Amino acid sequence: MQIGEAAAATGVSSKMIRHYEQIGLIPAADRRDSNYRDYGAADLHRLGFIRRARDLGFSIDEIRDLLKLWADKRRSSRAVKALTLKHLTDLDEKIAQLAEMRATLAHLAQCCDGGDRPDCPIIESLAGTAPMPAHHHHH
Amino acid sequence: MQIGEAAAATGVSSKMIRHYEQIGLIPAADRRDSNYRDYGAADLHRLGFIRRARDLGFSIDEIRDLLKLWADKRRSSRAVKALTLKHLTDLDEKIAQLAEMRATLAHLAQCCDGGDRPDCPIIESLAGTAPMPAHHHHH
DNA sequence: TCTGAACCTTCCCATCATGGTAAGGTCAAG
DNA sequence: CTTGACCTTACCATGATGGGAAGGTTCAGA
Repeated sequence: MQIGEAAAATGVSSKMIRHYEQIGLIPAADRRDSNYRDYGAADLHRLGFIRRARDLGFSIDEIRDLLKLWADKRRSSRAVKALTLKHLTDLDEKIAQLAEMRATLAHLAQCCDGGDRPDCPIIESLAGTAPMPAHHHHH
Repeated sequence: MQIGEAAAATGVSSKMIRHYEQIGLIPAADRRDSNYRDYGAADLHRLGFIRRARDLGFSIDEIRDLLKLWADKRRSSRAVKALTLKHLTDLDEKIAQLAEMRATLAHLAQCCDGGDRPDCPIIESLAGTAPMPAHHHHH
């Protein structure tokens, strides 16, 4: 199966499949006489794994670890869970940051009448001429 | 005031101040005889504006627009509010995506006993040998 | 006056995951 | 034998930020 088919079958673009090979996330694919890459069932399985992990927001490095664990039949589920929980807290941090921005913005937008005149608490807040709603020092 | 002081005063790094100048977000700074950049009160004010906008997650292009609106005394608060509400919906989308990942991961982690044995619903789910919790096609 | 530290300058490179494009090789159908 | 759809490598771009090199400036202390 050539790369385009593998891409269509797994939802990982040809570009990214080549990239993953180049950074060593997946082994170098077999080649045909034409020099075209050739993919089999095991390759598709691995690419599907990677796509699902990406969909859950795991980084390439985390996926590298997950692939090792997947291949290791003597792994402990503890190790997998630890990696997952770490990622979970990363997600929670990001969500909290975004939620804080969102809350501040929503408050400012609510205080802005949105009419023709220039007076605008949003601009004033950015300009520092009005106090910003408290933001608890994130990061 | 030279660039390091301006950086310390506004919370925008020297690196970023030069970068903002290079991409035209701020006008080219005055130079002293030494060729060092020289910043005044108006520059600090603008940099503070930019930093606060970045803290709220606005992109450089959005900040470009916000700076134009800030400078325009004939602006309508409607325009500012529209830009803000657009950014707000962007934030909501990102938050929803992350929250969905988070929910899926939390569910998987909860189903994983985290013991010594290799059986792990997280790995199985990534491998596609167990069904993934439904994910409503985002993006 | 010399020297060293602490600034500043420009220029290039790296991140992270992904996409675009260009120049050229391969293959199957018409 | 041409056409079009695929493949190959190689390079460049994103967005916001930082790191570092190589060299100029300024100021304080010996």
